Amino acid sequence: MMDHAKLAQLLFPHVTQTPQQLLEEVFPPRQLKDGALVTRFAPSPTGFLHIGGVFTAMVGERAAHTSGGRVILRIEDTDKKREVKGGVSQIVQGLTDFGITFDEGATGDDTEQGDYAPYTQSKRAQYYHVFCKDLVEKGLAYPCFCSAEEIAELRAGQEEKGVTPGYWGEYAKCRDLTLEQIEENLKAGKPYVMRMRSPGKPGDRVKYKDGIRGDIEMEANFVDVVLLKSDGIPTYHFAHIVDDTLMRVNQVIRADEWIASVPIHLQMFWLCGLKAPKYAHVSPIMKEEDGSKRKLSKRKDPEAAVDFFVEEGYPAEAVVEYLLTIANSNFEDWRKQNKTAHYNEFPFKLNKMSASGALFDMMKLNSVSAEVISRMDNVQVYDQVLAWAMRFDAALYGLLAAAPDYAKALFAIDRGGKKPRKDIIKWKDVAGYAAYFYDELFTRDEELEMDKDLQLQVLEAYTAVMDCQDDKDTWFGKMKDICEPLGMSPDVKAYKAAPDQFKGHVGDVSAVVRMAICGRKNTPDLHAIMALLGQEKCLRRLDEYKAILKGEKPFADAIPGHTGFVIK
RNA sequence: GGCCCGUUGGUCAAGCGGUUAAGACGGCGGCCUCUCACGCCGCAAACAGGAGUUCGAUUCUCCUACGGGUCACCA
Repeated sequence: MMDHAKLAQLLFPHVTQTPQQLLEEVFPPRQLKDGALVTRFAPSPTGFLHIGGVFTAMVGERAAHTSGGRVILRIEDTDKKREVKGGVSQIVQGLTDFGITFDEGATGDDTEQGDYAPYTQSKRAQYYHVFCKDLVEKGLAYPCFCSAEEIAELRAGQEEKGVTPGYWGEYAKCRDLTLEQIEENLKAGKPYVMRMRSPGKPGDRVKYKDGIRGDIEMEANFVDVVLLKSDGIPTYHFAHIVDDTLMRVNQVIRADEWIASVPIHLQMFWLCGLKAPKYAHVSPIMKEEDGSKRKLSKRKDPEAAVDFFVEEGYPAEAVVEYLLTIANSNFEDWRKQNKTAHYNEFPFKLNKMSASGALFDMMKLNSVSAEVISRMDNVQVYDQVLAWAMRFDAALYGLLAAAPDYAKALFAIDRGGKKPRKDIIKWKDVAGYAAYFYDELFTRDEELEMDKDLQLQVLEAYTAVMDCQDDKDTWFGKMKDICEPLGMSPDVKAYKAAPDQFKGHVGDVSAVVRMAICGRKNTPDLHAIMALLGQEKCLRRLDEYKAILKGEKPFADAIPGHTGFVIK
């Protein structure tokens, strides 16, 4: 008869605490109102933040905060092989960039906050050992001295016989080692892992209710799963049981790849005499390729990494709002009803999450982002573009920083009304959007279909009357006044009624002026643009364009640094 | 292969036994209009397949197909 207490003492002589002490004295229950969810996001410190991770983290954060609960950032660094230096701070920074903040947990590579610390698994070894020792005392865990080779042999044999592979039942060789055998192995210095003695057998069933998928029933666990690896560090499974119990997490939210492990977890909680938390498994974000769905891949898909969105200049709130539309599809309706509210006011519901994996839709993100940016005022746009440019576009940054008021004014054009423009979808677009406001960025790479002589006549006429101080009506009146002498119609409708009688209409006049001044066919309100640019600069561009039309100046030479493209 | 999950228009998705099967993005057409955008109006576009249960199935059950996940001293 095995003396479990003696074995426990032999294995864990350094452990003096009991689970009860930990639960009662060190990590007492939280004082929260009924229904408050305590959740956590628990990444490995690989330094790589996946958009799916942001999604899962956001769901956990929303679930906690909309219920009056707490959200924890816990670092799962039990696999030293995958660890990356600075990985924690990268993740914290990435999450912070997206406005996801935690009440407790890691705040940097070596810093944490909160009453249930430490929040880094490598610093919690003693607690795992307390629970493991307790299991040994109860005869529910034992040391296993099998080598990797032995395990491989075991598996090969099982596969040959067609039985479920794994360390279980009669195949669990070390299950019934005597105390003497164990002592001998220990004395010989043989490495060992701690395994759970599973009470299950093939065919047993377990049920649980998933917060997202509803009732799920599957085969119960019967494998003697590893609790502590040979280095004394727990496996994910055991760390999950101990940490979530001690941190008083009551709602586990994690990726759906963990569903298959739920039977193991439920059994571990049961063996430890602990109450299991509620589970909600989030579906992964997928990617469409060659007609089929697959998980967004870190290797193949640049948009899998959050850095992609940061570098492209998608506002963080745009990405979060897009993610929210995937999480709770009624978010869009809510947003329509609450145009100015912060997304944190949206009543997020865990059980409204879809059980199937959503395809990442860049078009939709763009739409959401354009919408988000259109709601910003010019100062917000300026501030955010400036911050983005500081990191990713030195030239743009220089221009914006040198003349803040000018930049703010250009962002104010066609912005702020009830129907703001939506042509900036990410900050990377700004350099192109604002190019004609800066000689340094200005290019001419479009041309009009219109007859060059007619264009010249328009420009000559317009140059004579142009005044950037004009109010909009006066400004447009001058455009109209040019029409008739040139055989054009000041009235578009009249022109359309009888196109043969005119050489064009007032729209064509403004098109020429727009092309001369902005170098492109389409722009926001031309009057506002000219007013901002000022008389001197407008005149210069008019003259320059006239020279180009006359062939006196090659297209390419018109712009410093501009190459190629010459008007025919 | 075993076990689990999923499958409504191109995409995200409402729906939870009886509906003309929402809405959003995208597409197309139109209106507005000095261009573009915005906005507005409209159009095309879906219940994976097959058996049941039922007076009646998108909705419930089973099977098939397809997709995904998982079967480690990785998380």
